[in-house]
Formats: sequence, C-alpha cells, structure tokens
Amino acid sequence: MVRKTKEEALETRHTILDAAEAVFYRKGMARTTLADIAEAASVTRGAIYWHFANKGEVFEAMMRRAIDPLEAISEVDYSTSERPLEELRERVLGVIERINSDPRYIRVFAIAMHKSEYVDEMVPVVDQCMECCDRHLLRQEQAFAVARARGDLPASVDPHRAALSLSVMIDGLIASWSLQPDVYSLDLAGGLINCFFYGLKHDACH
Amino acid sequence: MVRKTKEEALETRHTILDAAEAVFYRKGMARTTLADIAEAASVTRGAIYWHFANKGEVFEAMMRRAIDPLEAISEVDYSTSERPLEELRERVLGVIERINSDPRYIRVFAIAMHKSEYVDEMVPVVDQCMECCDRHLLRQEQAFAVARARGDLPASVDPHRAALSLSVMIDGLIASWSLQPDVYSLDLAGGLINCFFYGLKHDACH
DNA sequence: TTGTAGAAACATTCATGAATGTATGTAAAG
DNA sequence: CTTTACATACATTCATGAATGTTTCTACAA
Repeated sequence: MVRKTKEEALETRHTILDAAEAVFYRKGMARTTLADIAEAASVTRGAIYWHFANKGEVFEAMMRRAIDPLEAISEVDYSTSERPLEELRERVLGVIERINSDPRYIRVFAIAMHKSEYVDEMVPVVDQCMECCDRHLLRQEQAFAVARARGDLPASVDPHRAALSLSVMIDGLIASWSLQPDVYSLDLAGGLINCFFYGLKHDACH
Repeated sequence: MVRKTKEEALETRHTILDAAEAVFYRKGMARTTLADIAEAASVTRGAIYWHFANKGEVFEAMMRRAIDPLEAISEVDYSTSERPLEELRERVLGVIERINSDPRYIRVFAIAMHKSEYVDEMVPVVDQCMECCDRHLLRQEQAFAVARARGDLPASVDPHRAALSLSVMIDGLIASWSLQPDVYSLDLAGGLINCFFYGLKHDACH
C-alpha cells in the first residue's frame, strides 16, 4: 500500500524468499503458486512480480541466497598438499558441518533434492546447488591422485572411481539427511568417510 | 474408435503406462499432462480416464508394474544365517544387478527420485519404490547384529548405524546412477560395499 | 443359430476453476 | 516531477474431470 525505501524493498525481497522457502518445503515447487508465496509473505503477487520474473527466478534466487556462502569453501588445490586425504576429509566434513549449522541449508537441500523436479530449466539451477557439495569432484580426484603419488594410497586405487564413490556417499548422505534430519545425523558422515578411506588404503574396494 | 476385447484393453493399459513412463521421464511429473500421455500413447484422454482415476494413479500403476517384480527378492531372514554379511552383500548386489538388467528400472527410479516431488500423496508411493531398495533396513540391521554375535564383526559396531550407513550408500548410488547411467556404473556398487564391510570389520567407522 | 439387450472400452465435447502474466493504478521517495 | 515499489484489476491460457456419444464384444434367449 505504501512505497518503501531501498532498504525496505530489499527487506521485502528477503521476506518473499523466506516465504518461498517455507511454502516450497511444505508443498513442493510444482504445487505452490505465486499466490501462496504472496500470502505467506503478506504481500501481493504484484510485489513478487516486481522483484522476480516468475516462479523459477524465485527458486533460483532462494537457492543462490542459501548456497553462495558455501562456495567460499570450495577453493582448494591439493597438488602441493602434505596430507591430501586429511585435507579432503576435513573439507568435506567442513561443508557438512556448515550445512548442519543452519537449518536453512537442510530446507533448501530438501527442496532441491526432493521437492522439485530435475527437468528443463531446473537442471542448471539444481546442478549448481549440488555442485557445491561435490563440485570438487575434480579436486577430489586430484587429492586421491596426489595421495597415491605420495604413497598414502596403494597404486591400484583409481582416483576417478574413488572420487565418484565419495560423491555418491556424500550425495546419498545429504539426500537422506535432508529428508529425515532426525533419523540421519551428522556423525554418520565422519564414520562413513573414515571407513571409506580406510578401505581405500587397504585396497578393499573391489 | 473401436471397442476392444479384454486382452486388447489390457494392452492399451500397458501402452498408456509405457507412454507415461517416457513422458514422465522427459518432462517430469508436474509438467506432463494427461493430454501429453494420451498423445504419446496414441489414445485419447478418455481412454486414460477409463483405466485410471487421475495422473497420480497412472504414476502409481507405472511404479507398481516396475517394482513389484523386485519385491520377491526381499524376503529374507538372517537369524539362522551362517554367513550373514556374505548373504547381505549378495542380496544387495542382486537387487542392483536386477535393476541394471532392465533399462525400465533406471527410468522409473529416475522418475521417482528426480522427476517427481516428494510431497502429499506422492510420499507413500515413492516410499514404496524406495523401500524396495533398502526396505530391508530392519533386515540389514538383523544381519549386522547376527554377524556381530557370531564374531564376524567387532562388538563396537552398532547394527543400526551400520544399516543406516549402508542404505545411505545404496540410495546415493541409485540416485546418481539413475541420473547419469553413463557416468556411474554398476561395478561401483560392489567396490563400495566391499570397502564398507572391510572398514566395519576393522572397526574403522568412527 | 441368430437376434437383441446390456455392458465394456473407449472417443468427443463441455464446463469450470485455477494459475499465469500483464496492464494499470497509486503513493511515497528522491 | 519522475521513478520506485508495490497493489489491484483484468484477460488469457490450460488442465482437469465429468458428461455424453459411439462402437464393439458378450450373454442369453428364442
């Protein structure tokens, strides 16, 4: 009903994204209408259409807002690392712990993995969201390769397969975890990774 | 345009489900309309409404047709098993191999896990589909417990956590696999499970 | 054996509501 | 006085489900 200052406008934008997050989580992407979001945010559809072009852009903005802070952790180079496996482990657990620290992450991951459909224009957006978990697949591969070169892993270990296996475990963990946060807890991750690395070192992955 | 015999009617039903499978896989559940399915099946919407009440029932029937044959493998009792871990391993790999044998499985799993939204009335249907992968979570727990009692696993192993970890890995594998069948191959599964069991035996999951 | 009633297996048409996007209105900030 | 930041109103599209029409099979009777 009233015009706002720029700061207030940015606040409404966040209000809209908060509402979208809640409604998406409850009803899923397809079944939530912009009217639902507007009602939850106590604004009109006009306000949403002012800030975003359509529902897809709302989703994208909601995701970006959540996962962009995670991106910073991704910058690594294992090539000169003294303990590549240790660093890899710490980094993966760091991301998971970070996700665990803010309930918002679990919600948006649940939306991206279970409450939206991986088709058409959603593919690149969801991809970016997932990549922030195992975007380092190449880097992981590097870590395993360096570890093998250093003699930390047996020569029979295939870095590519190892990285694939690791990201499978991470994706599975995040998927189960975001769906049932009370069943799957954070400490499963550490155990799984330890177990996997142990098996790798002893050449048990065949 | 013509009336059919009972056999022909059942054939149209299968034709509709085939078409639904293809269109669901391409466009996702939400964006496919019954008109799409009808066109792909070369029938009219009226035909679909004759066989099914709505799109949800089409989905459910499509899923049932695919996963019901998998259910048979699920009946196990590890309590008297001599080699519970071996049997568990073989059973899990058996399911995965079965899935690998028919491209239909990969498609319906991709639909269930990535091309549909886990909300409302979809929850029980998708659950049933997922349970056929790790429906044995309780049975797995039993297998681990029996193995521990037999001394095949160290006493420090928690059967419940072990079963959770295993199903996380399986879910993650099926999820990645169904999304990119060319990237993730079947033989990753065996290695992962071996690696996990090895780590379990050597008490490395902490 | 054949004729006929009824039901099964669809096709076609129609009415309705719901969601979208746009266009316009409006009040305050700059 | 112009633009921002919305609110309101409107037109259009589209998917659904029901209602109805049509054709063929099946059962049963004569």
